[in-house]
Order: sequence, then C-alpha cells, then structure tokens
Amino acid sequence: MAMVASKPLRTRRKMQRVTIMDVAARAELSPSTVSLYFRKPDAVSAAASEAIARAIEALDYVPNLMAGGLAAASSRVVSIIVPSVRNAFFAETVTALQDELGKQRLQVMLSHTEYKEHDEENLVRTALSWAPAAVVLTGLSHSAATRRLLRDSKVPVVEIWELGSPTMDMAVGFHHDQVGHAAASHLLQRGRKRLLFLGARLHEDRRAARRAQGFVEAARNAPDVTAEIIQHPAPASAEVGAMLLGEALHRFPNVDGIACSNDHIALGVIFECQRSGVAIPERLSVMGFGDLSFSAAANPSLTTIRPPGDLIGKEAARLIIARLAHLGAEPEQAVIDTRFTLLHRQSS
Amino acid sequence: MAMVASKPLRTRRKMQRVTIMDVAARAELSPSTVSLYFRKPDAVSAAASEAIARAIEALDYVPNLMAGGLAAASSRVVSIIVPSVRNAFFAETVTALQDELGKQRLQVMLSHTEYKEHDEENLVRTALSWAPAAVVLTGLSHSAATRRLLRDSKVPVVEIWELGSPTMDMAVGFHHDQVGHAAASHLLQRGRKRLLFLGARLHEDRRAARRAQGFVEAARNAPDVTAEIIQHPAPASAEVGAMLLGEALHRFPNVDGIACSNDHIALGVIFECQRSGVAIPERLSVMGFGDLSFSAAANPSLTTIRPPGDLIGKEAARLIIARLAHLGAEPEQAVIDTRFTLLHRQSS
DNA sequence: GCTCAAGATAATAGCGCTATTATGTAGCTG
DNA sequence: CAGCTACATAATAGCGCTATTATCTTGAGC
Repeated sequence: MAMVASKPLRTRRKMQRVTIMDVAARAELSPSTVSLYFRKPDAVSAAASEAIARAIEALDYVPNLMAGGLAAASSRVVSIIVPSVRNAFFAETVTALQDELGKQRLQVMLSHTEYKEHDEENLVRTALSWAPAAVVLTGLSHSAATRRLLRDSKVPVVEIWELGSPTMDMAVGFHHDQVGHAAASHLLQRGRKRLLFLGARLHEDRRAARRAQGFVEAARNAPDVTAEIIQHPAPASAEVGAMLLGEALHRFPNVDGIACSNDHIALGVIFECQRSGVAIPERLSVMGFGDLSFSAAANPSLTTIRPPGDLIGKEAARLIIARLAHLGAEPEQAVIDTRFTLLHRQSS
Repeated sequence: MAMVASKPLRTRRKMQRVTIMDVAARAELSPSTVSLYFRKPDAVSAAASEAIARAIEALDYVPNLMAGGLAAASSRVVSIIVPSVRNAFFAETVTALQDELGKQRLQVMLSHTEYKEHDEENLVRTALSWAPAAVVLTGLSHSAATRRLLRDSKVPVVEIWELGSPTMDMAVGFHHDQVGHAAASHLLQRGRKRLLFLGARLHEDRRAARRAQGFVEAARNAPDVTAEIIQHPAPASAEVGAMLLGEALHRFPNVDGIACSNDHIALGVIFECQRSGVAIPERLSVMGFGDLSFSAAANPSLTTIRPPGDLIGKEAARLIIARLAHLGAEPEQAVIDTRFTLLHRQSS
C-alpha cells in the first residue's frame, strides 16, 4: 500500500528567525507589501508604512539580504579589489567608496591582491559568486580570463587609479606617465640637471613604473640633462628611501634632483640627507608622490604630487550609482580623468 | 469556466546563468553530488570528482553564494567593523584577517565607523543581514542594542585591539593602560621627570585615551615626577604633533620627556624639534606608539611601542576558524592577550 | 448608477542552492 | 546466499525574499 509513502519527515531546522512574514502578520498586511516597503517606500500608503515600521521595531526584524539577493538575481554588494589595504592611497579611495555607496545602501566587499596580479582572477571569480551590483578593480591590466568572466557576467566594472590603456567598461583615474612628466618638469624648472628617480618594487607596481618611465622620458628630452632610475625590490618605506639615497650618492655623486616613487621613500631620503649633511634643497631637490599625512610637516616640507584618492573613490561611486539607476539603458562608457596636483614646498 | 485559470503566465527572467544543475547534467550526475563536491569533496568518488571538475571548467561555472548561504542559513562571510581603514594599525589587522580567513574560503566584509560609535549599531545590523559566519568588532565598548543584536543572532563575535572590560564572546588584543605604564616607566628609567603625553582625538579614540591615562597614572606614582596630557581634537598627524610640541614647550618649558599617542604625532614632534633646535634625546626624550614604517628610519630613530596588529588579525582568524569547526560544541570563551613590545631607539 | 483609471495591496511562483532522507551498490560475514 | 554495513549517489523540500501578475478599493466623470 503506497498510501503512507510521503510522511512529512521533513524536519529541517526551521529556525525561529524573524522573517518578512512575521512582520507582515504583525502589521496585518501581506509579505508583498512589506517587501515593497523596503524596495519602493513611496508605493506604500502612510498608514501601512507606519504599521510596518512598528512591526519591524517590535520584532527587531533584520532582513535577510541573501534571500533578497537570490530572488532579485543581484545583490547590493560592490566588490572592490585593490593591491593592498595597507597602502594609504587605496585606503583613502576605499573609504570614499564605502561612504558614497553606503548612502545608497550598497555594501562594499573588499579584497586585496598584494600586488600579485595572478590572484586577481580568483578574487574576481569569488566576487562574482555574490552576484555583485558592480565590481571595482585597480589599474588596467587584467588577465584575459578575468576580462572574460566580467564580460560574461555583465556586471558594471570600474577600473580605478590608472588611465591610458583601453578600459573594460568605466574608468576613473589619471595618467601616471604624466605624473612623471610633471615631476621632471618641476625639477628642470628649478634648474636641476642630474636627475634620479628612486623607486620601490617597480616590477610589481606598474603604476609606479609608469611614473618612473614618464619621468625619465621627459627629463631626457631636455638638453644637457641626465636621468636614471634606481630601484629596490622591497615595498616602499622610509628605510628603503634611506638606502636608495645612499646608493644614489655613491653611484651619482653629483645628482641634484630626485623624484621618489612615493612620499615614504622621500621621507627616508630627507632623513638620510640630514644624517649625511646634504642640504635640501640647496644641494639637492627632493620630491615625492602621494602627499601623505606627514609630507607638509616634514623638515624641510616635502614637494610632492597629490593623487586625488578621495575623488577617485567618489567618482567611481557616482558612476556605479548612475549605472545602477539606468540599468535598462544602453550602458555608456565613461572615463574620468581626475588629474593630480603638484604641491611645491621647501624640499625643491 | 474555471479550467483555464492557471495559465503559466510566469515568465520571470530565467537568466541563462550556469547553475549547479547544468554542471550536474554535463557531468551526468545529480545536483546533490555536485553540491557535495563543493562542501565535502572527500565524500565524492574520484571518478565523479573528475567529471564534475571537467564540467565546471567547460561551463565556466561560478557558484551562487547567496543561494548557498540562504539554503544553509549561514554564509561564509566574516564581517569586520573597524574605526578606520586609513589607520595603519587596523589595516594591518584587516589584511592578516583577510589572508587567514581566505585560506578557509571565508570572505571579509569590511565596514568602518570613523570613530563614531553611534554608527556601530547600524553597521552591525547590516552585517547581520548577511547571516555572517562571524563578526569582528574593534574595542570593547558597544551599545546595549548592539550587544543584544549580536547575542540574539548567536553569531560568534571577536572583539579586537583592546582588553580590559568584560568581553561579549572572544577577544584578542592588549591592555592600553599597560602601554601607558610602559611608556612612563621607560621615560622614568631614562631619568626624565617632567613628562607629557601628547594625544590626538582622545575623546573619540578610547584606546588612546586609556594609554594617556595609564601613562599619567604610572608617572605620578613616582616621586618628584610631574605628568600632564595635552591634546588636540583633530586626527593624529605629524602636523598635529608639531603643533602640540609648540604648545608643550610654551606651557611646560622644562618638559624633558614626551610620549605621543602615536608615531605620526611623534614624527611631527621630531620635525618641530629640529626646527626649533631642541636636541633629541639630550634635552628631550620622545617616544611614540605604533612602530609605523618610518619610525626606525627617522632622525633620530624613534623609540616606540609596537602593537602586534598582524598577530591580532591572525589570532582572531584562528579563533573564528576554531569556533566554526566546532559549531555544535559548547562555545568556549577565549581572551588572548597579545602584549606589545617597547622598541628603544635613539629618540629616548 | 456605471465605467474606468489610478493607487494600494495581495497571491503566486520561483531564485540556486543545501540539508536531510532515501535509495542503490558493492563488499563482508557466518 | 541471506543479512548486514559502509560507501556513493539521488530525490525532495525548503531557505526568505522579490518580481510579476492579479485583485481590490476609491473617487472622478458623465
């Protein structure tokens, strides 16, 4: 007798979690209306809204964003992949992104490659597992597989902190070779002729490498000027800067102008010059990149180039929000050049 | 005639997304087995595993973690809430957490309060919307509502970067008053008697405030020693440090020992001393907190106290992973004191 | 009074996966 | 060779929400 076959053996944890149904029951409305209350508050009457708000309050309801994301086939997560969180530049951008996106109730999921571009593909794959509303990547060089994954997923993509090569979708940043140019021009203008670029980890940090390249290129276009690059494989730090200055003075005793791949290096150069009695800027002009928090307060204060990390984050967020607002429409490409600023201070 | 009533009007986007069913079909297995392949690879035969792997590869399958999380009633997300990402301390911890958790395929979702404790509750609420596997909070002071939310949710909680008050669940960090004590002891040992603590944003940064308090307490316990706190409302920076030193010399002309709430402040103090011709350490001993990347390279190199930011992240991750492994078992409280290290350098 | 539009609310069928249970298939034992 | 166990695979019923469609209510217009 097959009659008894389907006893409801189904226990399943049936958590006593508060759901949208509980809220609906308490507000004496249907779950649909409660859902609408969250998604399109204007479509719900004032009376209903109030009842729902009261029920939420009373039950301490916390919506389940995974259920929502699954049903809607897209989450309110924006996945951001940067080389490193410890880098003050990216930290600034991430903070701005988080603030701006947060206003639209978009969540940030952050990952970092530690400058191993090879990992990016896996991070993107994981990111896509959350059906993100958008993905933010750093720089413009990505593996073919990464590009394919993103293209197929049709997720909006913003590439930040670099312009130059073709972009996948949207981009916000500036041209790093122009930074190098600007640095060289500045030193030339100060009458410097024997120039050096001190860099850290240039083989991994492509953007720093492009700055170095732009620097040398611009310098060598000027008459009677020499320009070289000295680099160190370790991440940028004041310690590395001090070492690089030692090497610089040793190999190029009459160097008179130095541009550093970032302010940490420049800080180390300043300290080392103090120790070895090299007068800045009299004998040696020094400039950095980043305008980190200590740069203005240094002794001498540091001439540097300020990348608009905050603005990059804000603009990227703006592009994402705009794109999400017109999801149906033909996506328009957007490339925003945020430029950068040279801050002339005492060290040059 | 009611017969036609339920035409399948249901179109619904039916994305052509690749699902676990597609993988199963291609591997000629059931979806259950494919799911098992992801969750408990050992339970699947070698032959089946291989077929599944091939199908995944061929279809470029990306699992939908939201569907998984919904079905499993818990996600592989660990939500981390720190005061600020721009702060090098927390950046280090977050990086370590991300690395360690990543090894277990746990994702980090990061938020920041910008030192507005009031926001924490909202962030926790949002975090819980993702049914996270664990929540990491900074510090020990949280609103009653926050505590209730977390308690009710039964999610593992780790509080980091501070010990002292009672903890909610697990905690990893150190005692900030002990840092203050250690700093005072060090300066006393160097024969200093007129001590100052220079701090930034002490009303918001409770941990810095506790360091200040510990410092003054320890100093005043010694005979013939005076100790005061001077503070500035802005976030810590070298600029603020320089200003604070100015104020310090003005108000306490015979100060001979200074502890700063962090290395940025101390760096500003060093620069300002250089400018005003105050000899460090001859006339004035200076110490910081943080051992930031420039501290060892400074001129003079900076005596400082190093908080184990990396270790805190690693230990927190370890606790979380251990807890998740024994989810059934009675959760055991864990409080880990990571201590800190005083690094004696030239500035004192 | 009746139609119609606009506005508000409700009913319904999944979203893609996992947990649980059920079924099949060897490989032993005595 | 029945009877059992261990292992491998499959069937099933949701998880909590949203999108879509359907229904109900109201008030205006004639």
